Amino acid sequence: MSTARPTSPGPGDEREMSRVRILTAAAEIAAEHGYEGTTISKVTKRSGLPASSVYWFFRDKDHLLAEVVRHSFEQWIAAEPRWERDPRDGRSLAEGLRSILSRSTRGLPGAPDFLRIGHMLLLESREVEAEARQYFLATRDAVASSIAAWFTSHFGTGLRARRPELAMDLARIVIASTDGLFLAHQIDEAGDPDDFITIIVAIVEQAVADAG
Amino acid sequence: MSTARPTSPGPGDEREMSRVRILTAAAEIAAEHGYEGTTISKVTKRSGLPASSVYWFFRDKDHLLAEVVRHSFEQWIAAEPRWERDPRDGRSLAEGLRSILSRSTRGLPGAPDFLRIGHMLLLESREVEAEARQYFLATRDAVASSIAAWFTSHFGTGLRARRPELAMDLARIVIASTDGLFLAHQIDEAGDPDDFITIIVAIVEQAVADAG
DNA sequence: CACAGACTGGAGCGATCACTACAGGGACGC
DNA sequence: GCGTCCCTGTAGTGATCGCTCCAGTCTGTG
Repeated sequence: MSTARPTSPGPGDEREMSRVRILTAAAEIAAEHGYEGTTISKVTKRSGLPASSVYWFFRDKDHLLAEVVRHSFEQWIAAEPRWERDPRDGRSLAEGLRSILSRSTRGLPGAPDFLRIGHMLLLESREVEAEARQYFLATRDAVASSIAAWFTSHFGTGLRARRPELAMDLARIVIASTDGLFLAHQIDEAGDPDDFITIIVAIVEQAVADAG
Repeated sequence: MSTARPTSPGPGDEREMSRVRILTAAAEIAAEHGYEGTTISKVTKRSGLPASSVYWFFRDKDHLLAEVVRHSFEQWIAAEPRWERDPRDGRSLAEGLRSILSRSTRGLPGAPDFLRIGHMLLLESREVEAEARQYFLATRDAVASSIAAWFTSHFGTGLRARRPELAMDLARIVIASTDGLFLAHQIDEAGDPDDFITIIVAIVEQAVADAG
């Protein structure tokens, strides 16, 4: 709220600051009240900027919400661990998976509103917001692909040839499990993420063992 | 729930018919547009009844939405399989679990809007709708308890004494997995539920084996 | 100091919001 | 027939919705 008086005029990024203030305010409101519950009036009150400024940066409410999804995702991937092979991640697939999931779930509570907004867009089935929803789905697919690639890189050539779809199946399981964990987290702060990691690792080991 | 039902079959049914028409229309709209996206105007258009009728049966929008949750849940449990020991469910825990989950996931696509609305209420964190949200959480707890009881009834006395919290942990896993599966189902009709069942059964077997 | 472009402030547009007042109308008991 | 009760239909309340218009105030450039 009480940030950045115009008394210290920075470079030309004053423009970007207002834009971001509107985007973050809209993201918080969208995460709390859903798509239709996000009103321009609420955005102006939380951001401290008038409606004319909102419409200066964004052509309409739909476009604003689409940019909110894009912006909150950019913040999310900045904190989210890469699904890439990391020397620190241990030697075996299970150790690596545990390491990467541990970093992932740790960031879940403090995560920005990306997942909340995304899940709402999935649940709310409207056609108008096609842009924001489409963008979230595309992002989701990209994450699934990188997780699948991570799995593939841990498979032997034999398994890779025998079960080419296994990596993507496992990726979908990881995502669905994360969704369930995230939703449970919306209810109470309890629920040990480590238990969930143990479970996911067990699933993957089981699946790979069955396939191998 | 409230007024004494007229025992005569005629007009009493018509009264209830109007009430149900409003409730089902509101449930569909809430499942599509979320809590704040559900407007009285939309309800009147879809139900074919005027706003005065809506306010004749429900004191305000909040109360209508709370009744929508209650009503959609009653329809849901009518179709949902009981988490009770059933002779048809096979002999082992794994077989019984597979049987009951199979019936459960089969009803998922055609399920009423109970889960959609409930998930939205979990994501939309407002205080106004406390009544509807509270009711969904209570229902969720009740389901978790009955699933946990089902698990306990399949445990030996030794395991029951050694890991008293195991049943509830497994119940939470089943619910979270179902949530993830449900959300994935909102994206595309694809995704084989049988694969998910296999996974959940594997988790449970693994957890029980570890504990036993 | 003048000028232009980039924002802000505020008033206000028509439409829709949740909600209400009230005059009926159809089914009943008498 | 008459009155009662339950529900519907119509019209309208003030508030808020998404959005626009435009004058005013900044900023950087010459």
